[in-house]
Amino acid sequence: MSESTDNYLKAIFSLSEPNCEHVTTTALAEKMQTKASSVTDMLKKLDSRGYVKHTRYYGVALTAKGKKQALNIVRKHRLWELFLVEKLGFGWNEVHEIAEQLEHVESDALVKKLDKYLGHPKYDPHGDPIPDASGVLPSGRKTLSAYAMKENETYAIAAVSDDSESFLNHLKSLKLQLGTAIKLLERYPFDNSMRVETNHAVINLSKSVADNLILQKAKKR
Amino acid sequence: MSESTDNYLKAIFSLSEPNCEHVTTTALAEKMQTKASSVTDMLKKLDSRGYVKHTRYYGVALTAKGKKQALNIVRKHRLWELFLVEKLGFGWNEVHEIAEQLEHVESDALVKKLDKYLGHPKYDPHGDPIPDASGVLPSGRKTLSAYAMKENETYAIAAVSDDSESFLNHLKSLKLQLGTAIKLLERYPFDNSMRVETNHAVINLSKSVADNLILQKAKKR
DNA sequence: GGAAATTTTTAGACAAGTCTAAATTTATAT
DNA sequence: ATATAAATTTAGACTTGTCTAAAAATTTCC
Repeated sequence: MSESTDNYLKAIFSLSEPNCEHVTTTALAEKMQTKASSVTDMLKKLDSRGYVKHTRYYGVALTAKGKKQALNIVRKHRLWELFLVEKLGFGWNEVHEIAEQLEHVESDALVKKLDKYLGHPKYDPHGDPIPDASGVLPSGRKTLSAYAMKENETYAIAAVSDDSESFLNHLKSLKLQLGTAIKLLERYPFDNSMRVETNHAVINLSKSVADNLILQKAKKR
Repeated sequence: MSESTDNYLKAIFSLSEPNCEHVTTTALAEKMQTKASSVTDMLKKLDSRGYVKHTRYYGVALTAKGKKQALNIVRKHRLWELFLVEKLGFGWNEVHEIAEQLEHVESDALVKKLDKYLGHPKYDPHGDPIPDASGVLPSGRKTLSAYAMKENETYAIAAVSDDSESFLNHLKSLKLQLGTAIKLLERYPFDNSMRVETNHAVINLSKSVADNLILQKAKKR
């Protein structure tokens, strides 16, 4: 497997989440920043090697073998992201591009030691679950979009559903990060924005921000 | 710069050490595990890009630009090796291959943070010096081959001049590692072997082992 | 100094991954 | 239902890095 084929598998995986739907050529081309014709070429190759099932003019889906491979890359990506944030002190919005390179380093021993070094973590800095060595995702946390918060409940930011550079930077400027406590104060029906209280301040969240913030109920203590 | 071009620069650098001599096509082909014709092709490319000066039928030498690039890769390689040994707990004989991959990750920010995380180290786990961010090697330590040890002096292992898998494994089985204290007890002129005392035992060193062990005088305390 | 051996370079080919442009299939709209 | 639009695939080409086989330059050895 080359870096390129791995990247295709990862892209197919993320586009077919969560229900393993089939993925269209155009969607993949968009995701991979390449041309549809290049995607077709690659899908033929991946199909011939048994990583995907490609049906002409219809789309593509991962085989069990392809899914396993994709999960392994996701695992490495998320472990490296956590390493970069926890150990090297990067901001969670700076690590994606670097992890994109580190994930292609091939050494099972390395992944194993890295996982141990990080304390066998279950979630990466974006709150996304880290598959274990056999590709199993940690059992689900009960999460909800910030837009669905109830009043008089305290939540913690558990993940984001948009990990674009611009969104993550916006969160940074709002001083919101993984784990930040958050509490609903008031809703404004006019534009569906909301006023919330965080660890350090009272701020306003637009609906589009709230939609992409994933929370979990704070543990009582 | 691609991974391949970087590997050529690194190979030219290591073969032209320490005096920047010119390197022959065959020597490079040997080092790179490839054919002389492939080397010629690559040298033409590197020359046209200003990284080396290639003289037909004579050999190749790095330009200032090429040397800077080579030193940067060496820096990354040695920082990663140290990380793998110090932080992840690998043996010093296991890390070369992995560092060979990690060194190609492109991110100046990453190297900077890694260097800081490791405490701005000057030597890697094999005792080799780590160039700083501008390519400068740490000022030399006074070292000598173990074969040149004097009696009644204590030394510490500072480096190895052969970092082949087999030699490193041999050292491991002798329980010799970087920093191990060592003291000459007796020489055997017959085969030029020597009896030495280490931290934990008295062992025999053949001439070929002693030649490849680099020591420095132990600090008095 | 000149024939033979060695080293190095050239010429032509191949695999991986990508591209453009053209052809084909599927979807949409009256 | 059929014409048009959109998505997808094919065909042919290009780049990078590699290879083999043959040609050219250099070194070696009487």
